Amino acid sequence: MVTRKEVAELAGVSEATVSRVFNGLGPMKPSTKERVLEAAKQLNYHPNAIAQSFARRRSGNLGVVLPYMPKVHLFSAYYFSEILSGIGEQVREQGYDMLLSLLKPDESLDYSALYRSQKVDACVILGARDTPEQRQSLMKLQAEGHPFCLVNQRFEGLSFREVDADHIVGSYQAVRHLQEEGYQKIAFLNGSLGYSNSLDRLEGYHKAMKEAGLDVKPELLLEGNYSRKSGYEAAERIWEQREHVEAVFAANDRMAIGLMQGLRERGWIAGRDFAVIGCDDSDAAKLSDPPLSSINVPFYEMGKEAARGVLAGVLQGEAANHTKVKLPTQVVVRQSSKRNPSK
Amino acid sequence: MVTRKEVAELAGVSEATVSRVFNGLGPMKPSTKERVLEAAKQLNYHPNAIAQSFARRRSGNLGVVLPYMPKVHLFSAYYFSEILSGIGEQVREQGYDMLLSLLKPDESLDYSALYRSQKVDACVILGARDTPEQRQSLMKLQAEGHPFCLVNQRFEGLSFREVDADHIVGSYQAVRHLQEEGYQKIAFLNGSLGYSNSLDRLEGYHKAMKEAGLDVKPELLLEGNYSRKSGYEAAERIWEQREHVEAVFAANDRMAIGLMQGLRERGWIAGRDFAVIGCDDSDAAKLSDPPLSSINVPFYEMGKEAARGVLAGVLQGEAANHTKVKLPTQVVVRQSSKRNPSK
DNA sequence: TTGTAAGCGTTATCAG
DNA sequence: CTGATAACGCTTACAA
Repeated sequence: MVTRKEVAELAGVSEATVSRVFNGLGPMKPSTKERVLEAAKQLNYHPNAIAQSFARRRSGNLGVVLPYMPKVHLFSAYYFSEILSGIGEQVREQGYDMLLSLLKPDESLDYSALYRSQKVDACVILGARDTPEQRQSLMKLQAEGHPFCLVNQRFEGLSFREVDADHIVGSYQAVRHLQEEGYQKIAFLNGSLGYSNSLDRLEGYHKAMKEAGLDVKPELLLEGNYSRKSGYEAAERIWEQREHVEAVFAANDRMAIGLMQGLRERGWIAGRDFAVIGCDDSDAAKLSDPPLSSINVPFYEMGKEAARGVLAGVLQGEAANHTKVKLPTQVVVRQSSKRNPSK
Repeated sequence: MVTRKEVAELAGVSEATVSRVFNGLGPMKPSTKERVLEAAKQLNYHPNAIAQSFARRRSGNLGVVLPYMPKVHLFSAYYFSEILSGIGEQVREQGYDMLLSLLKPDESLDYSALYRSQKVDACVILGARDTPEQRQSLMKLQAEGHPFCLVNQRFEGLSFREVDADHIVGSYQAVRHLQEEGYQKIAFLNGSLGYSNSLDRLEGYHKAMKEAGLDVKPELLLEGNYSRKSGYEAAERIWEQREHVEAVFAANDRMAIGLMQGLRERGWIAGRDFAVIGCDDSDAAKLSDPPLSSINVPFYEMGKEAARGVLAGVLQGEAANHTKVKLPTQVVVRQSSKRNPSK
């Protein structure tokens, strides 16, 4: 590998000058600069990133933390690829790289370990959940002064840097949409309350129902675990009280689709016999039959914003910053939530 | 940050000894080792990975290259997450990290750039396509002696390290399955021939048809681009010659699902009026209606094997290695390919 | 079995 | 504007 030294020799300058040229530092004679650049080109010199990291005492890496859950697929892979793309785009703009870290499920969740070896300067944490363990881990991170940004998860009572979609408004929109289509008996199939999203969605649901002067009967509140299967199983419970349900808002698309499948087996077709709207606007929403109405969540932008914020923090050497960003959602209407024909 | 020096002082040994302890090198008195470990623990010392990389002249990073195609979703996100998980598992075992690199579509595809800064020791390249540009780029990589492994893509006439699924056998199995279910008029909806997979699948299709003594009429060969939309559009062409088609093998699940949607609009239901089998056994196959039969491709294992092989190469400092690995596929039967009732 | 010391390729500070 | 030079934290001969 060709080093700075060789470039300096060829250009007839000191090594320091070569560095200055490559880092755009200090005033310098254009002719010198040119000579250096010329020599570098001729030798095909490229600075060694590892040596730079070493000298700068910054890795130039943004850690991206994903809970690794084989087969469980908490994320629609849609989420996954959009958010990574967003982070990737931003990181590139800032001259950083992404170091992917897949957490093993059994692993005692010690986020600090990621920073210990100093291979990342900051992290974006995806798919966190509100458990005592994780709270502890995150508080430790913060106490140690390690910059990080949570995506899609708040921790009630704790304040971290975070980027989220506005799930309260999103749910509100979803339920309003169903109401506007003429439905009143609206059930809510939520996901685990370990995710702050779920709480937010519940709040949005309540708000919309209340504003419309509609009762929220406890029987209308179901809980799944964000899997298709749990949606499928919820179909049975919905079916039992079919007199009292005209429409369902599901907290993600996978459950919505499972629900449609379950009800279809009983002869109820979404968009004909009842309405469904999901959440995430994932690929599957377009693939399902009938196509699923959903709440679009700007995952790409969320990833990008998370990376932008936390890297800006690093580069400014800020002590601690608890910036919170909430991005807007949008209703996407497809066939599954068509107007109630009986109204 | 606490450094080796401090540990050495506290333990009353030289810095070299501390390194030896942490690298498990050379014979050493157990008592010394213990003292060092004790000191390290007390100070909460952890070796600085960047400094290690610097001194070892190895980054400890495996680059993972993904063509970034917003919205196009070449990959089922299923593919994406499985394969990354496989790579992730393997790098962890070898003490490596994954550096994710999302290639922009417009970007002149220069793989060498990834190695130039020496931030990766090797790469796993996903989603490559057979274009003159990419051929050139890969040949350059090889000429420069940079280790890499292609996943899911061969280049006819060129020999690289590669891991693939056995798509020839996979397709053969798919078509055989349809035949065993009693179908004879079997169309093939392939993807772009820029992917070697597509060629392989075509070969498997031909083989199965030929062995069964069935003609392959050109009209039975359709080409999409692996998107749901292209499957949907293919439905029209299938419909036009519905007299001559009883079953369809689609080169991925997305197209298969699009096809089912398109034909459903014309009153043809998969698993009743015709049969479909897809390929990938992605999430969507389970979510579709009816559930889609498919060819399971061991993405996780492919990722793992690719990482294993290429890292083994790096660690042994091998000059060049063109190992080829082919992993087996499996038919997964669901409703969409049910037996032809008229037989 | 352990210590000494020469790198590794930069950045960054301080003179000049 | 440019050149010396001291870090940076570790690995790895080589010596003892």
